[in-house]
Amino acid sequence: MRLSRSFVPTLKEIPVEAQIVSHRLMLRAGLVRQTAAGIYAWLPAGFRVLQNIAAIVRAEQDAAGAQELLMPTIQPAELWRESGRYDDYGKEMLRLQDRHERDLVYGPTNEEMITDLFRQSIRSYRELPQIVYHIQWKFRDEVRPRFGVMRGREFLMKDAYSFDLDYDGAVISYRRMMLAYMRTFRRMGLKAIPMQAESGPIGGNMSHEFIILAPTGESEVFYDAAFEEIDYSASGFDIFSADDLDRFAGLMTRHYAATDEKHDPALWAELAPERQRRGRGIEVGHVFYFGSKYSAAMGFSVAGADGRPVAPEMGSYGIGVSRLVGALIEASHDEAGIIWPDAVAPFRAAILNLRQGDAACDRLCEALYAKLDHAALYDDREERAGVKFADADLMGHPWQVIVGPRGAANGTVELKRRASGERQELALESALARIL
RNA sequence: CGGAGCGUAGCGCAGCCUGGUAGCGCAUCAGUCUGGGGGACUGGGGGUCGUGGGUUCAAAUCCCGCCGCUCCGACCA
Repeated sequence: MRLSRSFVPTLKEIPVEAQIVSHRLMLRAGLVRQTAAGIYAWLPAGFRVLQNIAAIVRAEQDAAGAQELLMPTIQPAELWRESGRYDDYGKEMLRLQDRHERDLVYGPTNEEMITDLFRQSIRSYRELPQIVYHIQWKFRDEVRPRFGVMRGREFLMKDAYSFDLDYDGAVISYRRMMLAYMRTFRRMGLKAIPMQAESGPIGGNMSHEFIILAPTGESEVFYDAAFEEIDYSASGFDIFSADDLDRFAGLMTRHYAATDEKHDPALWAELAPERQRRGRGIEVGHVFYFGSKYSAAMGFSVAGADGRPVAPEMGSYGIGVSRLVGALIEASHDEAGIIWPDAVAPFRAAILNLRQGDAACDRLCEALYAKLDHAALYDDREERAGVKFADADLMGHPWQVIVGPRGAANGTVELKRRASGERQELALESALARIL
């Protein structure tokens, strides 16, 4: 993109309403604009980040054997009456009526709907297990939206649903999603720690929150240093091997990890002091096992091997895609602005033309832009060097290719790494080689 | 939902107390000079003062209603 012709409205001053860094930086870097309380429009650069995050989530869900589909945002109230949540959910659920005065809701989640879809078509135990997911906008009418996109009312979420014939199968699905989550967050450059959210009804650790560490996080977290050492990478575990998943789950649940709400000082004290880690964290994912709660309530059963009906065991698995944009910034920024991890950056590199109109500078920049294409944001504005530096740092592109009259004369550019600040004078081809 | 506060130009704010026909910085537009970390000068443009009503000769300013937004607390992908 050429910045001179792009809708990337950066701000020099901090909008008053934004209290936390990620929100301030998202507004200043021109990623989002607020439309109503807790409701945001995603501008081109912000939307690219959102898409990049969704792509990583999608890739890891697919790799775990989950199937992508797309359910609607608007749901008939009838489904929610069946499960009993129409009354339970309270004011957080946005309710509306169509022209025929039929009750509808804007979906805050999709357990009812997916259960309905499965009961329409799945009849036999032979068709299980299955995991499906979608990445869709949700609406929860929070009493008090805040922290920008981190606690918005409208948000983009990946939610997956697993269906298994029995408990043992459900455990495997649950662990498979946990491993997929660890890989997902790791690919984004985040350190995530699964923390027990509540004891499952059957006694296992069957509800976990995934917390990423960020100094400005909303809750205090306590964890074993072991989490800094575990390697969740692809090499270690086969996501389709029940044995590997068992080994993985052991690693995830063997060590102490808890948010302040679940913190147990007695257990904590048993951990050697040099292995105790405290920090602050943000919840970016949540996995639940809830058995046949919805399948039973909504009359979904399949024929078991003996021909008798069985209510499948279910789980649901969420990742806050739009929240992750804020969380990533909370975890990675400095005084000058955002520091995007390479995997999610809206642009891999910014090309800074320090002397727009200078023949040598223009020629070099155009050559770079032609090669980098959509991976680059070309700052071709008629602005002074300082403005371009400040905006590039603010927007946080992993690389900056600085093209000024000094080097342009003999064909070199300066390559700056945003994260480290390291700069290097290079020939155009070498700079390209390092970026791509 | 309880408590507090704010709404004046794109952004940040002053003016309100003590009514008299709207101002500052940044941004923006034109021009000149400048040119490697948010430049200087000159000259422009832009506001039904959130909204409806009331008081008054006169309302951004005083009074009432409504709407919106923010912050603190209880709640959460």
